[in-house]
Amino acid sequence: MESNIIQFSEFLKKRHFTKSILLWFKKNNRKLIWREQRTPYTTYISEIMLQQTTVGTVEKKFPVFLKKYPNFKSFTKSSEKELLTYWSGLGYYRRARNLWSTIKILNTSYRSEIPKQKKLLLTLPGIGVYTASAIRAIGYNLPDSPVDINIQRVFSGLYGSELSHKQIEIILKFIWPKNHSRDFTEALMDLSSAIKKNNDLIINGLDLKKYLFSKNQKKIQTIKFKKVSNKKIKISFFIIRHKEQIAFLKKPNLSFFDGFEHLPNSQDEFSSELFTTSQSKKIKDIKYTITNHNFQIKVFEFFTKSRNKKFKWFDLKDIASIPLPTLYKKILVLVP
DNA sequence: AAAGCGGGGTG
DNA sequence: CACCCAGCTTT
Repeated sequence: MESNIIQFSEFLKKRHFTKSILLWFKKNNRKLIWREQRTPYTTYISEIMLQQTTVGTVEKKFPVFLKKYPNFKSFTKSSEKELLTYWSGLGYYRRARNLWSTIKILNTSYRSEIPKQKKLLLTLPGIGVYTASAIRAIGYNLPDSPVDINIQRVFSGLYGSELSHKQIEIILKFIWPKNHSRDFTEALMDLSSAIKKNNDLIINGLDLKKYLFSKNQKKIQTIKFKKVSNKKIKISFFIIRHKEQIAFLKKPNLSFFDGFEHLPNSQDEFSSELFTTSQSKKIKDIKYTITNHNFQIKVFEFFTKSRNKKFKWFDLKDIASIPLPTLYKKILVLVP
């Protein structure tokens, strides 16, 4: 089995795969905003944002984020809550909370720098095998070879059937340009992106499309395809208004959107009490899906005469500056 | 409705 | 290895 992998690696070497891809990359690299000022810091931020998140989404959020947080030290003037307002819309909010923890560690114990050593990187919250390698290869241009789903697809395609993470590491060790880790990593990412877009892609006589789609096409395209049934959750959210203020929960009861302010909802004790003591009207039904969960949501609006102290009250005009996930923003848009 | 996105963490 | 975690955009 592994002898095939060695043979394949030698084939790539004979075809000058590495050099060809680097040359192709020089002309065809994507002009991505986080590549403009490549530092270990910008690499770290962009790699965390790009975890399970599309390039297009990150392109919108990254510049605003970097203006607010231009370096590790800039976080000392901020708070986890404020960080979440800048992360809002990116999803997987655990990443933001891990980022806060990690940067706190870096500012107190690492002189506001991110370490180069893989062992140290792996101790930091939110940094796993891929991100640690990416920070080393892209941020520091050190000889390391991150393997993400794109790189896995490129080499599985070239090989003709799905390769394991370990097998790809063997291949990469064979062909890796030790002094050009940053370029080569980015080149492989861009290659994957180009393969999806272009009808033909011939690099130094190597017809990548032909290799990628001639054999076992279906198998390669379904790498990492997981079927998981969605859980249905019925829930109501309450917009409770008093004059120009809106009620939020003091103690969140939802396991989602950790760290954000939460709208009162039907999973709370007070729910039935609310309906008997106040006038309400249903203003909308919303279907909302996140990974493995389907929410069937009813939104109710209440106007109360008193400001119940069970809640935290925010002025309507301040809504934009408090940390809210996209769902709550969608709900609050309904407030005139 | 479903797919897909430059994974992390735990055992 | 397997399994769980848990947002948004685009198709």
